[in-house]
Amino acid sequence: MKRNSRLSSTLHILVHMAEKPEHALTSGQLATFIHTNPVVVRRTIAGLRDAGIVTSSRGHGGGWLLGRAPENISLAEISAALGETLLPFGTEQESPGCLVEQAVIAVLDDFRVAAEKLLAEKLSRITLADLTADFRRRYDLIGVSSHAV
Amino acid sequence: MKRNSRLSSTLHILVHMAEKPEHALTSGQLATFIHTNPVVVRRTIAGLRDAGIVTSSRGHGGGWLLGRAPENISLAEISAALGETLLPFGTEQESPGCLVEQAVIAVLDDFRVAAEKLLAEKLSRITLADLTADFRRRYDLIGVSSHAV
DNA sequence: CGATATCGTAACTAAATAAGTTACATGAAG
DNA sequence: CTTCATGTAACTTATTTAGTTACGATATCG
Repeated sequence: MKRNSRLSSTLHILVHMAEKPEHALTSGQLATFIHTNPVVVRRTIAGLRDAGIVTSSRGHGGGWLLGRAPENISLAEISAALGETLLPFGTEQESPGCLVEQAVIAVLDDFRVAAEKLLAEKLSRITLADLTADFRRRYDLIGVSSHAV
Repeated sequence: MKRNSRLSSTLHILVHMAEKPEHALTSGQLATFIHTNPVVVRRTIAGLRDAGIVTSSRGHGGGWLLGRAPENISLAEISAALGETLLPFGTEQESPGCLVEQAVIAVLDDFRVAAEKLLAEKLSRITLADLTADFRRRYDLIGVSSHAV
């Protein structure tokens, strides 16, 4: 699992889970999907559990399940549950009292707030169901083409 | 200079430069504004020079000047010249051949491209002149209030 | 011309961050 | 009561970026 790919890795995991509803997947299984190890998976998606996006159960036969239907899980929620920041730049004060810095931060922060709202809106319109649909489209396409060949 | 504050630090520097047109500022002077050292400044704003946003000259009396009027320098250009990414998440393939991953990346990348375009448009409408205007407003306000007191 | 000031850049060091790993306690199922 | 899972803390490793040192190139001044 590369740096800065927590969102895509998590989505990868969630699509696999959506493809096997009712069938709990262990962190070990999830880990192999994204080429990492179980502890990293548990740590990464712990926030999703707190947000009700997934559930986990211990012991024999335990593992991870989606907490609700893929149609009701938006990328905005997932991103937020991961604790990801949509915008990468900081707007913290470093020279208290410098009016130039205050002006810079004020303008930049206005932009940041507006931009984050905008992005969150866009992301809230994409659901896990959209991802699984896209996957199925690709899957069917491969099926057809290999049949043709 | 903190991590992830390259954009705000650079804007800070540029506003100071805009306040002293015709008067070249050395990397040492710029460095004190953002509490770092001259080499970091030179390295950070090297891209701005390549983009024509600033000019530099060597030797006695040398230093840095704005390359054009603040009205014609947008935050979009500055951000791009710094090599900053507007969105922090990666969409690189890690498991070639995995259809789930391909679907995830396809959807995420569509979002990323659209979002980056949107943010770039927003940033292109904010110019360095807007920042200096905001600074002057704050400056005048302080002047008035200290006069009143 | 020589002294001084400044950028340009390479090479190294230090600090911060995030992933990967190990270890073990907790809890559930057979 | 053994086995299989998660939960989590603690540690190690890898990567990135800022900071630093050093020095060459260049421009100005006297």
